[in-house]
Amino acid sequence: MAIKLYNTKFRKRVEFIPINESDVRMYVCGPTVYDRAHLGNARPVIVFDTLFRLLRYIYGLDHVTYARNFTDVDDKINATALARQQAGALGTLEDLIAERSDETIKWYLEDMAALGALEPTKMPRATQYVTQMIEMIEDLIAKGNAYEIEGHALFRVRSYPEYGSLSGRSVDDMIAGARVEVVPYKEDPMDFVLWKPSSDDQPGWNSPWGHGRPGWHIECSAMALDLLGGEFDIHGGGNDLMFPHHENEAAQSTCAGHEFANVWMHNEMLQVEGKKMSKSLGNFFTVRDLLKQGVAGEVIRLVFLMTHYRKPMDWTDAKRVEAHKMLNDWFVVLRKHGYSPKTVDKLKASGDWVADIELMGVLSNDLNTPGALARMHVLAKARTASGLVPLAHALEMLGLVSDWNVLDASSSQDDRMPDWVPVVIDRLIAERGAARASKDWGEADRLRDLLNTAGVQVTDVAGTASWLLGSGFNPVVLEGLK
RNA sequence: GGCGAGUUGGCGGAGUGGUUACGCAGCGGAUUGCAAAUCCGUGUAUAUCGGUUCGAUUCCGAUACUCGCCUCCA
Repeated sequence: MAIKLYNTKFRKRVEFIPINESDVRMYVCGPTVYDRAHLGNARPVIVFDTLFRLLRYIYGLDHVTYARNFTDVDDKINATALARQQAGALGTLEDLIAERSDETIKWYLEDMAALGALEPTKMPRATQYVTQMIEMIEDLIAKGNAYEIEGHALFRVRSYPEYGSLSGRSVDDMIAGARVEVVPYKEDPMDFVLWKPSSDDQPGWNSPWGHGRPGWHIECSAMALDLLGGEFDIHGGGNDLMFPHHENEAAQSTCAGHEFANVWMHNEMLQVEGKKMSKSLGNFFTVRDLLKQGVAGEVIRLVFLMTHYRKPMDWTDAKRVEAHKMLNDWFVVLRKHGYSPKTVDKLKASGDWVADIELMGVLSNDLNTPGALARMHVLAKARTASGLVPLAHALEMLGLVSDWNVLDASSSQDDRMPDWVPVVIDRLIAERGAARASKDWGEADRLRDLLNTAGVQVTDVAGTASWLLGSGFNPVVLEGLK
């Protein structure tokens, strides 16, 4: 099956041809680990996780290498560590910095796992690759593409004529835009930092240019080279990274003599209720915040998949509700046709666990996840258990099911339901059943209205009543009936 | 100021040079003690103005509006 991907380099969709089909290689810029991941951080993770899953489906589970870094050289990490030290925390500053990075990485992996993201095959930390970064900088200096001055190593932008081609900018225009900071020691205002000196309260490494630390951009170039080689298939990240980060990566790596990435992919940004998420607007929240509110990770993921990755995505409460209903409806259909964790295992063992060709085709067209979801609605109309296999397969393939035990939980909104609630509800249902049996419709409806007011949805099928918690569940209404 | 992306029905959201997917909501029907749930059916859209074309929502240009990046904020 052929995949088409939009390559930022060419500004169009092109057929994806791997360098080596038995080892497809992808690099994605990971987080700076100074705090909990906010919702915007989740977008590239989900987008490229979906691509990772698609690539693994097509080329084989063991034939895709996905590297995503952790940037653990950063002023904010240092600031946190320093604050902790001043507050009396034990250990050296280096220890405290490492501690902060470790805990943030752990949070990140937990939160992303909750969103159904597989762990990348490689997760390098910048601090483990300083040697390689220094080597690369030395190489660039030797080749005349970089220079040392006042403890800094700077990339000589004018030495690379292609500079700006990835992000579609010209050096002259940018300078004309007058937003370039002029620093006296730079040969040219566009030149960017490869290495900079560290003060005593900052972490540092010894280098030919003195005690210091690497610039941000060189990290990714060095790690990608070490883990994926000089030429690899896909480089991904948010489109905010296109300039300067990716432009600089490409410049460094190309000048160092490497082909670097064949396909550049950029996801669009996230907004919240139509506005950019920012602390000043007060609409800033983390993935963990949502999970704590009881929004399932799979629901969050589905909201992301509802919008194509190259379009701005709006997180809204309405979409959260819609995604929840969508996912729940699919599980209801599967349960109705006898699906359980056991039947899924059986299907997989028997070789009947197959994908829908049309859906895979849609998904392969530049990761058209909304199109794939539309196809799933059609697949969900199947009237037989075997006919629903492609739907179940798609749910798992898109990371919307991490554990098929979801099929066992019938009315599963357990977290927000105190123990006494089902007891009260069952009693009211029983009373209503008695009223119905004696054709006391007034009383029966009064009880149902009461349950509805509490957000409990009552459903009569073939004479017996069942119930589900609706989105507006409010236990307070039932409190007095305990 | 420079560069880029976008504008599809009430809402969300795809594809496509030739009757506009799909979901939600709405409406009609079946079913129901009445509802709900379910099932069946159904109306409504390609920002504006030009151009190319037999034909444009799709290609090109302009206008308006929105958003992003240029400021280590993903």
